Amino acid sequence: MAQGVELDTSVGYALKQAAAALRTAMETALRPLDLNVTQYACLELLGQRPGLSAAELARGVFVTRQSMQTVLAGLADRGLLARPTTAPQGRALPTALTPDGAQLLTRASSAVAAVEQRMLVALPAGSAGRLQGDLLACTAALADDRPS
Amino acid sequence: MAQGVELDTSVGYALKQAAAALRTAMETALRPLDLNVTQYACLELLGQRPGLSAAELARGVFVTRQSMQTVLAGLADRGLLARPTTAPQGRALPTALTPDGAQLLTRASSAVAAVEQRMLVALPAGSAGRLQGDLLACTAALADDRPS
DNA sequence: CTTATGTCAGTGAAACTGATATTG
DNA sequence: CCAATATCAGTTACACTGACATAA
Repeated sequence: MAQGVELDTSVGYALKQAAAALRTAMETALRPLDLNVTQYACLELLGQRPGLSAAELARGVFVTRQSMQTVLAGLADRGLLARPTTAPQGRALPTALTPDGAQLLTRASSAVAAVEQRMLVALPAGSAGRLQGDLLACTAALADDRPS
Repeated sequence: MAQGVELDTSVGYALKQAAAALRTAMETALRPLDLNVTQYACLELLGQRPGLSAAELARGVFVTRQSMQTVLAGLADRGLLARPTTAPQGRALPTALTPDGAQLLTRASSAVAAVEQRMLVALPAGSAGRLQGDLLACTAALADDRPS
């Protein structure tokens, strides 16, 4: 058992395909707003949880904090978010959206929601929630016994 | 409607997370064999469909044929696959695994299958097939009306 | 003439690792 | 001293676009 991988029946292959298709669709939807997926994820996270530090954002978007620095610098240069120049405590700089950033996020979020809708209409009614649950279970299972 | 994206209930976000976790797990599993995911996908495809040309492989793995050239050159340098120097017909060079390549593929395929197993045990019995079907439906829905 | 393929070359985006300073 | 953060700097993995030759 656990012999080989049959492409036609592999859940992993289907998952990779779906994620690639979603990413492509999101990139297409976000390009007019001059945002890539990571930048959007960053804005979305900040919109829902204002005041996150760069390190916390990095963990939420699954990149290193060094990479997040670059992302944040780019967004800040465009006036989409603001960070204090001095840390209120420790070294963490709480980041928040500017009005411009919040407005762009609204548009981006709409565009992404439309993509997600397009993806979900293909499913039988009521499947979306179960699909999400299954995906989260898969994520947890893969993350769990990583070290062993 | 299609208002915003709620991270906690977003299928897209869950999909991205699962795909990222899968990719990381696969990279970890394949690293001891000195293979990345694209290289593995290439070997797997060749194992199941020997004689594919570089352009056909590229389409199967979703990269450009130029990128595939680089991948194939690397694998050929390691003696994992062989290509004729002259085309039997047209310009296409049918590629096939060497014995070494076939042996490495066996090990890689096992490692990847184990990752997939680890991912799937988290699901209720019988869910895997439905999950795969849902994912393929999502892929199709996203790919369909891209151009319009 | 058109299409598909292989191939050479340059480019680019996006992440990474390493090292250092600062703060609690 | 230690842990977490920010940040500067260099690097690397990887796939991309462009251009051209060749074969059916």
